[in-house]
Parts: sequence; structure tokens; C-alpha cells
Amino acid sequence: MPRRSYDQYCAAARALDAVGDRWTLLIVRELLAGPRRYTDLHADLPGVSTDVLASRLKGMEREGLATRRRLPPPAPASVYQLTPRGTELLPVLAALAAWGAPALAERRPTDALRAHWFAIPLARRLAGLGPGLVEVRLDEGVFHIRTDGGEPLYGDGPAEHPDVRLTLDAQTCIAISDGSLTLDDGVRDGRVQLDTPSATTPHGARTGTGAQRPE
Amino acid sequence: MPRRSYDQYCAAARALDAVGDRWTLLIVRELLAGPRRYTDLHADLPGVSTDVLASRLKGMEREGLATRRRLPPPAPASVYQLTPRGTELLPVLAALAAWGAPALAERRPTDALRAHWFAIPLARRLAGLGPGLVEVRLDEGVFHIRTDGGEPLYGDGPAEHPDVRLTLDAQTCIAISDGSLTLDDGVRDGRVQLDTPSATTPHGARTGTGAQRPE
DNA sequence: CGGCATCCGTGACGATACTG
DNA sequence: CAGTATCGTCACGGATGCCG
Repeated sequence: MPRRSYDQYCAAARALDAVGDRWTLLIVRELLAGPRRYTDLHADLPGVSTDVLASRLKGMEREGLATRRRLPPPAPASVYQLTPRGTELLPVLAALAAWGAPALAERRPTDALRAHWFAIPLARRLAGLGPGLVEVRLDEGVFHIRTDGGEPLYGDGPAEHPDVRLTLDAQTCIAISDGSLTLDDGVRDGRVQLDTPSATTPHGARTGTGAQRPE
Repeated sequence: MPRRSYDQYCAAARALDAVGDRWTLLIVRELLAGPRRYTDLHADLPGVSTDVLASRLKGMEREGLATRRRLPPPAPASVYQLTPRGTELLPVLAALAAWGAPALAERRPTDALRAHWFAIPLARRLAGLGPGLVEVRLDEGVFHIRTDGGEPLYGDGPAEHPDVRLTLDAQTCIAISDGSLTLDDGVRDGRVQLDTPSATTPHGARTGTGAQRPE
């Protein structure tokens, strides 16, 4: 699907043939958070042009990375969803995120930000900590991480019945992700508000930070 | 260093800003096998144009991924070498290779092939098997894998004093890498010739497959 | 000869406008 | 809402030339 194949009998080159094109891996990152409509993808990928996005999605369908599913008539829309093969790109994005994490020290004013972009680095750190479903609330939005099924998966928006809720800011989230701050220490000094909604807790919202996009 | 930054405050996007450009990760793959001269890089990356290669190398220097070192006068040449930061991209290439491995089922006649391109997938399988230094001899060339230092590293050409030598063909190498053939089974049915050169063995070559490029 | 720089044709990309 | 159409620009790939 790239402009041109590398034509190399090499596993990494073959992978880059499929996902090495500009924007493709970032589209995968978006779809890893759950099914998305075209317009939502376009909104969460500032800078991508409409034709390139359409072309990439078409290519990803051809490569078996994603499928296009049409929603029931009430809301005539279609959503794009990763196939299992596409989901298997999570380790690739995780490795890229781990390597690129130091570059987050600098925050440029032109940088866009979506809450669930923190999910992949954070999930690596939270994996093995026990609880299955974690809801994370940032000022920029809410996402959730599932750490029970081997590979950690994540999704946009609030979780259904989270085992634990974390409320923190972006900077703290980064510090926890890169290991410079432990979750315990963050709770101790108040930078992280840890909240375990018991079954008896009503569904009412407790903190002010809501989701940007209702789902 | 890409044509244009993604301008996203996301670790993966930052990584793609640095290494997401066409050819960059394949140049890293080459340099992971050891220092390389410009001409060797150009020879082992069929399809890359001279100016793009020069541009990428310059960008990689700027990003702190590689350094250019001038060799002593006898051979007035300069070699490019990865920095530690560049070497840390190995997990990224490993993840890409793991994901792209199934695409090696099809071997196109236009595909180029270098022996050490098998090193990354094979190293993952050989890691934890014990011996520190493995020399691998394919019909297409020789490379070696170091499995002693945590992350497996590899190099082009024969090893100095390998703990074990493997002689096999490309197809068998793939089968071992993807787990469909164990090393033991390969040795048993003769597809893999396992050779443990003892300290008493003289240095003479024993098999017919020599290195393509003397080092 | 190795290490690029230059030139050029083609194609990919990005922004905007427009349509079913 | 979900793309397609159009267009200017830039990056890529190939060839050649320069310079140590």
C-alpha cells in the first residue's frame, strides 16, 4: 500500500510496506481506541487531508487491517474498525511510543492533544498492577484501559463499570508512564486522585472533567 | 525530520516524526548490524536514491540517531554508526518484523535479500536458549547474533569466536523464526547443521558458504 | 573511487471546494 | 456526513556530474 514497495524479503520491510505510509500507523492508533467514524477520525488527526484519509482507509481495508461497517438506518453512518490483524499492531505502536516518550518533554504550542493518546504508554506501566478496567480522567478527556486480557487494550470515553478511576493531569500521566513517578507516590502527594467506585456507589459524576465527545 | 511534523503531543507520533520517513527505519536496520559506509548502505538498500540516502543520514545525525566517523587515512572513508539512542530502536524493528513475518510466506522474484535481514526475527527465537554468540550461515551470507546482553544484537559477517554455528537455508531460518520449526527438530531432520566449534578447533573454514563482504 | 550535489520527471501530499 | 474532485507544492526515484 505504500507509494512503492521496498521489494525486500525482510519481515520489517514487509511490515513497512503495509503500514509504513504517512498517517497509517496513527490511524491504527485511533482505531485501537475503538470503532470510529470518518469524521471523528478526521477530527482527531489534525493535518490529514480528506483524500489522504480516505485513501489510507481504503488501503487498510485492502490489506485486511480494518473493515468498514455500516450502522443501522436510524443514524446512517459507517464506522471503521480494526480487524484482529490490525489490532496486532499494538506492540508496534507500543514500541514506538516507548522510544518516542522522551520527546514529550517538550510541549510545543502547535501540538494537538487527545486524552487517549496517553493510553498506550500508561497501559504498559499499569499492566500487571491488578485491576482489570481503569478509567482515566484528564482535563483533556476521559479514556479507559483494560489490563486483564494479556495485551492491554484501551478505549475512548468513560468505562462501563471501572474497577478504579484515576483523575490526574497530563504531566502527571506522563510521569507515571515513563516511570519517574509511581502511582502510589502520585496518590500520596495529591497529584493523582484514586477512586474505586464500589458497587453501591451511584452512577452520578463526581469530578468535573467529563468526556469531550458523548458516546 | 519528516517532510512535516505531525504536531501531536503523543509519544508514538513523536517517534514517527523522527523515524517515520521512508527508508529511515530500514537504514537503522542496516546500521544495527554494525557500522556501514555510505556505499555499502546504498548497495544493501536497493531502490533508495543517492540524495535521499544522504538526506536521511544527515537527518539521523541531526536527531542523534547516528554519527559519522572518519576512518584512519589508509582507507579514506567514513562510516555511519548508530548512537545508543539509535540502537534503542531495535524493539521497534523487532515489533515490526514480528508483525510482518507472515508476509514472508510469499517470495516475489523482485525481492532483494540480505542474510542479516533474518537476524532480528531469529534473535527473538534464539534469545534465552543459552549460548552467547551464534554464527548463522545461509547461502545468501553469514551473520551473527549476540544473545547474552539482554536485548539481542546482531552483526553482519562471521563471528569472532562463536559458541555455536548454524548452517541452514532461508526457508528453514524463517520456519525457526516464526516458531513452526524448533531448532532441535531442524537438527534432527537435517535441515539445520549445528556446529559447536570447540576451543581446540583451528580457524579454518569448514563449510562452503563464506561471507559476501570481508570485514 | 567514495560521497555526495544537482537536475528532472513523476507521484504523493495538503488545503480547499464541492457533491451524493 | 462521507467522502470525491481539483490543484499547487513538495518529496521521491533515477541519472548524471563534481570534487576530494
